[in-house]
Amino acid sequence: MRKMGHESGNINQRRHQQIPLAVIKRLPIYHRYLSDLHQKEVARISSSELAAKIGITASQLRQDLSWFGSFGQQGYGYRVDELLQEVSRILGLNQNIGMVLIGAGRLGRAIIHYANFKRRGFHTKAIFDNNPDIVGEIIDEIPVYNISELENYLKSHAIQIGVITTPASAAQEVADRLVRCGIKGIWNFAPVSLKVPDDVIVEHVHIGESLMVLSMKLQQRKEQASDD
Amino acid sequence: MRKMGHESGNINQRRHQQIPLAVIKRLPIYHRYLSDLHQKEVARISSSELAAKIGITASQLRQDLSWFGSFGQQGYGYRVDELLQEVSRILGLNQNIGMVLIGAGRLGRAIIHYANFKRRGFHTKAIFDNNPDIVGEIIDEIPVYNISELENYLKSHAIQIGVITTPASAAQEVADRLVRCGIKGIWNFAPVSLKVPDDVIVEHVHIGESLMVLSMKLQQRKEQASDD
DNA sequence: CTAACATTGTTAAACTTTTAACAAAAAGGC
DNA sequence: GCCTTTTTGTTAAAAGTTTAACAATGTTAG
Repeated sequence: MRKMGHESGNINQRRHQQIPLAVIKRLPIYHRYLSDLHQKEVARISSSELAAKIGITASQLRQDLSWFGSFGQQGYGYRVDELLQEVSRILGLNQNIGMVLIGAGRLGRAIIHYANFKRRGFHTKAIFDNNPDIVGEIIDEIPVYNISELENYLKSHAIQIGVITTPASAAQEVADRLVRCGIKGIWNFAPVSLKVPDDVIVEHVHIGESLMVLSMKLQQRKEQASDD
Repeated sequence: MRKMGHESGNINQRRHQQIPLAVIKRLPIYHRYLSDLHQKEVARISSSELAAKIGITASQLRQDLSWFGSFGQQGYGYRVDELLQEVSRILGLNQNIGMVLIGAGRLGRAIIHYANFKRRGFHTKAIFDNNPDIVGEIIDEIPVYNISELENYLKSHAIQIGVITTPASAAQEVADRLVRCGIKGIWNFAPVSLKVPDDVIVEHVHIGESLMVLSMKLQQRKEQASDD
């Protein structure tokens, strides 16, 4: 059933090259559309159909997937459930990843609720804050501890990701403390560029930046319109 | 004082070409660092110093700026206040842009507070929601109206940007209604790809996608580590 | 079972973005 | 004032990304 390459053993020949960042960023989008299709009980889809839905070229979709293997069948297309599973695996979903969140303000609370992290295997195990009024609270079944407990907590619990939703002024110090405790992944919502060692990965969610980009694009349109 | 090109009238020769998206996305970062420097009362900076702070090459910084004009001086560098002002202008900041926000849940409330939108000229004028319990509330001096009032409100107020912080299921309908009222800019936090006409600009803040990218990068590191 | 069709994975070309190199020119020291 | 140093804006080369083209191959209908 599975394809056998006519040249021997070329499955995943590119595995050891670095996957382009551009490709990585598209995978979550593929995941979203495949989840949708799966939920609608669509069994199969061709690269051109899926690409059209997403708004990219079929060529790009096939090229992207080819970085990870051969998941389709000539003359048939892709099985939605199979491809969804592969993409999930590539993304590292459903692996029970432990997270802690630092900064229980409005943004922190919103993030805890947002989307279906839990369903995808991301579990927030503890929240930390420096405001004594909210320490001791339980938010969505997750306890809020004093920030001074951070190091102690991380020593005794398996946590892979730290989420920073503090004000900008506190973010770097929190990042430093997370790094010192061995955390290798930081999901940062504070509007500062964190300095961390090379072996730590920071994903920065650019909220303010994004509004500025929108503002600039609007501005450009206005200028173009008045030029013609 | 200002540079005169030795070839006649080549100031902003590229003005009518499309600015690359990659360049646009870096401008808010330049803005942030320049604001920092300005606040610290640094008067001048060279492209290499600034680039080093940001973590890019000096070449890229100069190339990016050259899309918009010549703001530096050979042998001296850039005046921080001047460059900050230019970048702000390019980004369309400080122009008193009116926004409405739809969806007064936790995320919506967090966004209203986040960062210094107001200081940069972005003013949220009204909030809309379909939950009668919160209609009538005042959040941060901004009134919450029933979503049914949306069209009426937009008819009588100058609004440039609509912010969508509704659940995914409601986002497309809200977007359609905003578009029908003539809104040209949408800042979308719901995890759906909105379909809008070509003359409307959507900026999507990819919260969930970003966590998946982090997860995937961590996964990759793990695989690399176990390979060696 | 065969032939026409559909669709993949891949190779190559086109395009975009980043980095390097350098002439031109202003700054700063002597 | 002149010479050395600094640093820009720009041109050219390198690297990365997207799109197009197509041989290989499984699917489907008759």
